[in-house]
Amino acid sequence: MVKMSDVAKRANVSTATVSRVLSKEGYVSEETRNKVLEAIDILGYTPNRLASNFRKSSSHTVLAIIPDITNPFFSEVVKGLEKVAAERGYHVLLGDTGNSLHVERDLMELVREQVADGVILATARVTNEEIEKLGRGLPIVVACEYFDGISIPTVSIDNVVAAREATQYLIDCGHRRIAFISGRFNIVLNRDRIRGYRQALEYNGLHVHEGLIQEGDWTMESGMNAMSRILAMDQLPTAVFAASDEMAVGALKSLKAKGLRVPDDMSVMGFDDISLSEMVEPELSTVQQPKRELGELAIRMLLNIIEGKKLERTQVILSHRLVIRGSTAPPRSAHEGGR
Amino acid sequence: MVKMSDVAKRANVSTATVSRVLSKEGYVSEETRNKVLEAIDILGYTPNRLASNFRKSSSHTVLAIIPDITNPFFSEVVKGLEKVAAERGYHVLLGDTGNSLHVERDLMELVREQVADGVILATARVTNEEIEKLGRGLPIVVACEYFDGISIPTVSIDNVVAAREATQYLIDCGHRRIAFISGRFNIVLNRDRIRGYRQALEYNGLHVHEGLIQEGDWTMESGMNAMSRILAMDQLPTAVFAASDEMAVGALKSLKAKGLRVPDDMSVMGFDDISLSEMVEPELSTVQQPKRELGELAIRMLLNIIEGKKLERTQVILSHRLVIRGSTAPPRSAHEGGR
DNA sequence: ACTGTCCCTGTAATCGATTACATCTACGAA
DNA sequence: TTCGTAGATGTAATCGATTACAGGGACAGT
Repeated sequence: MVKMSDVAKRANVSTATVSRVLSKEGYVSEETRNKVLEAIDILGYTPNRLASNFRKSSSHTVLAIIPDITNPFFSEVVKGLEKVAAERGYHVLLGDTGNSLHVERDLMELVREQVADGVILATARVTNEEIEKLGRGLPIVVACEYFDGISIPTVSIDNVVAAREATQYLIDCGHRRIAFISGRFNIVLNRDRIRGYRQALEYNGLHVHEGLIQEGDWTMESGMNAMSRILAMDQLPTAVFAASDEMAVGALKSLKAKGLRVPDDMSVMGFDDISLSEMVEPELSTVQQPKRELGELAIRMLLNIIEGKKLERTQVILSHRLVIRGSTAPPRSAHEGGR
Repeated sequence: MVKMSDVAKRANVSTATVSRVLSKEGYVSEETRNKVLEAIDILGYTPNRLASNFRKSSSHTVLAIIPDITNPFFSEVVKGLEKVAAERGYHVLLGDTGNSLHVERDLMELVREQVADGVILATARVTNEEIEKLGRGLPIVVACEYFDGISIPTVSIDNVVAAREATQYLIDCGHRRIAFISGRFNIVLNRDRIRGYRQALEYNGLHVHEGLIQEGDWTMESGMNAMSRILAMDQLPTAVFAASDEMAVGALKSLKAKGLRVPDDMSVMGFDDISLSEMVEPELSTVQQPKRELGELAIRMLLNIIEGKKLERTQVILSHRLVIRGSTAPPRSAHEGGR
């Protein structure tokens, strides 16, 4: 491999000068610069970034820790990360934890080992306190989730309010018995959505039936299964609210399989607004999250921290939006003149 | 930051010994080992991987160059990559080119700069020759695509045969006029699928109507638009074959919007067998690709190259499988007694 | 003529871990 | 007793780029 000293020799200058040419810092005469550039060209020199990173002790790499890259929501967030990272000359190291707390912890080590300059943590499994401990000194931004009163920067929507509004919308439609297809109970953002769901019911004086809250794992299949369990109950709800669009699509599938019509027999509400939600029949009513922006903002904040800039705000809440499409409607009883 | 020399001092040994303890190579007495481990523990030492990587001139990182991470097919492939990489102690640097040839070229530079030890190139935009030139000396594996007679290792299915079989299946159902919703024409794997489609038609003495081949860009929306263009034609086909499930789902959407029924009025065949294809109504007939395995095998080969092991085979073709579900059926004319 | 400042360039230390090589001990075989 | 070897540890060079520091020339201001 050609190294800087080879270039220096060929151009009859010192490595310091070559370095100055490459970094465009410090003074170099036009003539010398040309000599150096010519030598680089002739020798086909490429700087060894490993050496450079080591010396500058910065890898220009950030680590994205996500539970599952095949989840379209996270894909979009990662896309946002990647875009801004590339713009600012950083690379993204992908860490797919497969929802494992253990893997999540292991990955965090990489920052201490200087493999990455900072971390984007999407939906943490580690506890609040653990993040704070790890975050002391390490550049870290939590994306998609909000931790109350944490000192670590976060970027997310307000999942409690969003879920509350979605549930309220169903109630306003006339639904009284509303099921909830949840993601894993141990995920904060999911718990927030459950909380919003509960709040809306309670606010309207409706009883929260624990049996109507069924756990899934964000996949379509789990949504399908959760819906099947709900449909096996004695008293059916007239609406289901799923904590993700994928699970809502699974629910749709299960309903069709049982011969129930959406929204006539059952309203279905999703969450995230992934592109799929407009493709299913009927189109899915859902809560829109600004996925790319979530990723873009999270990494902007992270890079600012890494580069020592001050953050204006450390807890950013982006706005969500209820998107009403064809999968929700008043319950049939309402049509038929119910109460 | 605590460094190795601090540990060495504290344990009253040399850095060489500490290094030997950490790397588990060379001789170290039990007693010394314990002293060192204790010192590491007390000081909270974490090795600086940047320094280590530099010295060993290996980053233990591979670069995955993919056109679009939000495409569920690639997400699955990347998931496979990530899994095996993690198992073998490597990291995956994500390079989402957004389908840009320019970005693709830039990313390749990273290997020359030693940021990554090797590259997985999923659906290359750069030419055959360019890859071969880059590949000389650089560990590189092309995933998902087959290049005839190239010296670079590839892992893929046989897209020509797969598309031919899928088309043949539609012909066997009785379809005579079959449209094709294509991905971008400049993508090799897509061209292979078009070729298979053509071969099947020609083999059966059917005319290839160029107007029935419509270009999309793999997204559901583009599939929807392509289908709309096809539906605007004078003489409608009785079946459509889409080069990806996502585009097929878009086609489904467009057909429903126009009030056409699948498969009664139009059969729809997809490609990839992403999980979504079982969720839409009707379920999508498609060509199954072993997505995870594609990723897993590709990275295994790459890591073997990096670690200097010999490859048994350099051009691996994994098997595909036709999956027939509800979106394909004989054309109505056939039902009605047509020849 | 002297001083200060701006350009330009080079020398050499430095980042932290790895490793080739040297040294020393202990022990068994001859 | 001597020699060979395995075991244990240390010394110091090394990877390649960056950068603090020094030095020298040119030129303007006084």
